[in-house]
This record gives sequence, structure tokens and C-alpha cells, in this order.
Amino acid sequence: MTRALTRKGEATRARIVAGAAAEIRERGVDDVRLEDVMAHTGTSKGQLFHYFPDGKEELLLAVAQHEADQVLVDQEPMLSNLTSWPAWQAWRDRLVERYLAQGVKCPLNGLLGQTGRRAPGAQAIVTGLMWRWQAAITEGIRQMQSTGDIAPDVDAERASAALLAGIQGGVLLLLSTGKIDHLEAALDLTIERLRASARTA
Amino acid sequence: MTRALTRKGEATRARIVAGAAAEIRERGVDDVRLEDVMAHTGTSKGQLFHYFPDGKEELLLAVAQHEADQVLVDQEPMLSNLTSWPAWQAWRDRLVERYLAQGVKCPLNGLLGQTGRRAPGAQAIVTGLMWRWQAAITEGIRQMQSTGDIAPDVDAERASAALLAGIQGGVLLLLSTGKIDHLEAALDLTIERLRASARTA
DNA sequence: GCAAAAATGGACCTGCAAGTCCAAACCTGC
DNA sequence: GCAGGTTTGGACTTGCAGGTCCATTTTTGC
Repeated sequence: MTRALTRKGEATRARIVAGAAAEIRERGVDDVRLEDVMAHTGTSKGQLFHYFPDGKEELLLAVAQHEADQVLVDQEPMLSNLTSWPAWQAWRDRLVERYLAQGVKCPLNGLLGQTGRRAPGAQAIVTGLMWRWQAAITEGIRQMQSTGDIAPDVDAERASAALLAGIQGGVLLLLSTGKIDHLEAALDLTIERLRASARTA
Repeated sequence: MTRALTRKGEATRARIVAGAAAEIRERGVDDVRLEDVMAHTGTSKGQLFHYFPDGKEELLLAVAQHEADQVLVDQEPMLSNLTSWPAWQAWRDRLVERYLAQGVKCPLNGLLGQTGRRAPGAQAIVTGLMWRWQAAITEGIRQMQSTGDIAPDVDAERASAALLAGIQGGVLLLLSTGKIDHLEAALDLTIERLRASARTA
């Protein structure tokens, strides 16, 4: 089923996805018309349906996957190396910085309940992202436990679940209120709690 | 500017809002057509535009306000009486229960980034909800501080911000993954942290 | 360089859902 | 009971965005 794509074709396809992503960030998921994507990427309707035969649905899914991957890429190399408290702090700072810069323009937000319902695939993409995200945090906690920086009786899965929830909620509140405070508070207090676990142990 | 509404008119208007809310929960915000609302509420298009002259936009805003209010009402009387640890636990249980029952059908989810962008008013509604929600939690923490159940050096604002973030993220993750674990973990660990503050003090 | 396949452009079609309009029914106070 | 309002029903208009189609150009493999 892998369609034959020449180099040029692949480039065009990528350009469409990137352009559509930018347009979505700007206008919001369903205020984006195919016409907008065409204008933004300098493509024609024929091209859009050439690369995405199932139309908008398929394009949106491709954009979602693209953006989901980007979320984790943006956290590297910190996220995969949570091996010391300074490293955790660096990761925390990166998160705050990234979402502060992004501001209200969250491309994945609309894909959640919204597109998630209309496209079963979008749900899977977001779920996969969350899964990978939490797995990385869990791994970080386990590493810290192995060095004794986090108490061994801390449930790594549970703690990472809570931390991820705090992050997601923090971003959500950033989107709705425009303030970064919630994200910072959630990150700082949760991480502080992990640090404290070792001290009291 | 308060339009003249007879008792019958008021009832019809309320019926439309409630019906539209139900329909939105079922289908999702923008997969709902006015026709659906008409069918669900037994009303005609003339009525819709009679009570909501600005059309769908205005109706959606009314629904958003209705649902936002409901979110807080559903947490009462617990939310306003966080005066003991059993009370906190009862509130926590209510939250879990409520969102577990609600499942994927979050009416406000779509209103965030999405409708929030298209309708400036929706943003305000969500912001107001979050503001009131956090204020209630902050008040609860302050009460517990006054009885010595939470250490006085805990920053109530910051702690409630983190807790609210955890809740929002937990619900978000419930929506995307279908699992309640994150909400529970966020609630339990954050509350536990508050309890521990008194013991170490 | 030539045939086959891929890439591109853009005119056209189509369906749908929001919004308009007006006429009929109905209350409501006097 | 009648004159003002409000409420209701539903036919009609309209604009638009997604999708179709095909003709043309470009690339690729040999």
C-alpha cells in the first residue's frame, strides 16, 4: 500500500503537512479551510487530494501525528536523561519555556475531544503520545530511585501519572487563562515532592 | 436590553439550552447542527433565532455558561466545605465519580482552544470557571491551615493552582486515554502532600 | 529520448447547514 | 373581544468548503 512517492513528491507532502500545522496553530483546527492550506503552502487542490486521498480527515491525522511527535522532540534531550536534579530542572525549564512561547496556539488541543470523536485515529495518536510521555517520566523516576535520589517506596507509575496530569492541566490552564502559573506550580510542587521523598526516607 | 420573555418563553429558552447541551455532549461541539437541537427539543428554527438572535454562536455561549456553572454545582456541597480530611476525601470521591460517569463526553472540552478562539466570550466563561474553582480550593486550604491540619507555610494559592492543574490534566487524560488513573493519582498524591505538610511541621 | 507514472493546476459540482422571512397562532392586559 | 405584544412553524435563500475530474506538465526508469 505504500504509494510511490518521488523525492519531489515527498517534499511537497511534507510541505503540506508543515503548512497545515502552522495554519491550524494560527486559526484553530476547524476554522482552517483547505483553501488556507493551499494558499499557505503554494499548492493546488489537486495536490492535496493527490497526497491525501481521504481529504481533510487524512490530512488532519497526518498533522496530528506530526505535532504529537514534535511535542516529545521538543523535550529532548532532557526528557530522556532525567538522571540528576539539575537535569530535572532543565527539563522543567524547557517545558515552561516551550509552552510559554507557544501561548494559546496549541495544535493538539482541538484534536482531543473534538477531532478525537470524529476521527478514531486521532484518539490513538493522542493516547500514544501520552503513553510515550509518561513512560519517559517513569523511566526518569526509576533512574533517580536507582541512585537513591528518590525513595524506593515511591510508586513510579503513579507519580509519573500525577506529574503528567499536572503538566497537561497546566498547559490547559495556560490555554484558557493565559497564565503560566499553574504549569509552574504543578511542576515545581510535584518535583519537590519527589525530592522530599529521599530526605524523609 | 433584557428582552421581554413570558413564562412560556423562558421555559422554551431553557429547554433549548438544556437540549443543546445534551446534544453537544453526545455528538461533540461542532458536529451538532441546529437541526439536531430542533429535533431534540421539539422546536423550530424560528424559535431558535427568536431566543438567540445571533444564532449558533449565541446559543453555544449560553450552553457553555450553563455547563460551566454545572461543573461547580456538581461538586457541592463538598467543594465549599473542605474543612476536614474526610470532607476532602468526599470531595475527591465525588470528582472521580462524576468524571468517571461522564466519560468521554466533556461539553467544555471543545470550548477551550477551539470555540475559545472563535468566540471571545467562551474564553471568558472558561476562565471564570477556573477562577472560581481555584478560589474554592484555596479557601479550603486556608480553612485547613486555620485548624492546623495544613502547615501554615504552605502557599495556598500555589498549592491550589497545582491541584487544579492536576484535576484538569487528569480529566484531559481521562478523555484521551479513557483511564481514570491519572485523575486519581493527581488528586491523591497532591492531597497526601498537603496532609504530610502538617506532620512534618 | 521515450513511454509510463507521478505531480500539478484549476474549473466545476454538490450538499449541507446557517441564517432569513413572513404568516399564523397565541397569549395578555384593558 | 380587540389590539399590542410574544411565540411558533416552516419554506426559502445563500454561501461556502469539501470533494471530483481531467487536462497538462514534469519526472523517472530504461
